[in-house]
Amino acid sequence: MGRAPCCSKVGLDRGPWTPKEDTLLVNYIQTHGEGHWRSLPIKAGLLRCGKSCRLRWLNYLRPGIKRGNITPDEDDLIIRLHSLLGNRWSLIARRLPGRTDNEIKNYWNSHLSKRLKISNEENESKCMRESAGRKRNMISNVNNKRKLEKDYEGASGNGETSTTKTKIHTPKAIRVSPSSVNISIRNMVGSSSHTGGVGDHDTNWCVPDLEGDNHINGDQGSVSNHCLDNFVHDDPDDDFSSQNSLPRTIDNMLEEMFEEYQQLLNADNHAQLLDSFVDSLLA
DNA sequence: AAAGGAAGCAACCGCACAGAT
DNA sequence: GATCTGTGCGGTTGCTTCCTT
Repeated sequence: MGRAPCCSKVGLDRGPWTPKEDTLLVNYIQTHGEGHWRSLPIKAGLLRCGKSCRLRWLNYLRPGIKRGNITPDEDDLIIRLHSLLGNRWSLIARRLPGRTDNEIKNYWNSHLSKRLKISNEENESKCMRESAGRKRNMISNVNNKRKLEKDYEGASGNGETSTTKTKIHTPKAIRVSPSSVNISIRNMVGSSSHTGGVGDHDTNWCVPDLEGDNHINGDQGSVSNHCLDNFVHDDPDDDFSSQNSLPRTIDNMLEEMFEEYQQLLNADNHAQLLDSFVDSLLA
């Protein structure tokens, strides 16, 4: 037995919203506020499912929503965040003020996934051409034959291309309750030991390990807290109005994120650090 | 100009979780 | 502790628009 549907669909309107319906919904929410979506349609005089009202409000009618014209910076940020977080559209959307998870999801599915697919195919064909080129050199250069053969086998001997694939993290979807989201990474990053300021790369820090309660303590210190705070700014009131008041811009966020990401990648134990980094984002 | 296909996007659906009862 | 309700989320559908032939 599945759970009962959120509402009886009998007699309800479906499909695209009309301007009149939008007006009714906006007027009601402006007067009474958000919430109680199940009872909202009746009170607002709408023949809509509560979930439909919520979706319409969150994705289109809410103040501060930006529609269309995804900038190159946003585009780039979406790609990078997706490589870190996977299909966690709501998390990605929180890093893009004014954008909704639905819009980002649609944008990804209709634009970015195709573009990345083409890009990957081009990379693979490029690698194959490079491998073929090396092979030709091996044949023509008799003196270096052995050495080149060794190089070639080293580069592609196991059948894989030399393309470095970014690890995609696709953890289980978790819900962030209002009571739990207020934990900033600063709390997780060893507040007891951390006394340094912005950009302090020599501090000890600890993060929850993948198994749960245990902590990995270390002095790797590649993750500066100011950037992590940017990422894990998950206030329960992290709505667009508060987001819009944040001083950082997309440019700054992208720059800081990329910088930290590069630092992680350059570290000796980058795999462990990256996992911890992503886990901390998801916490 | 018309038809068919492709692409984009708004909306729906079902599941899962948190808090209330 | 069990059940119910409200909400959030990601996947999917289907309509509309654009493009190609």
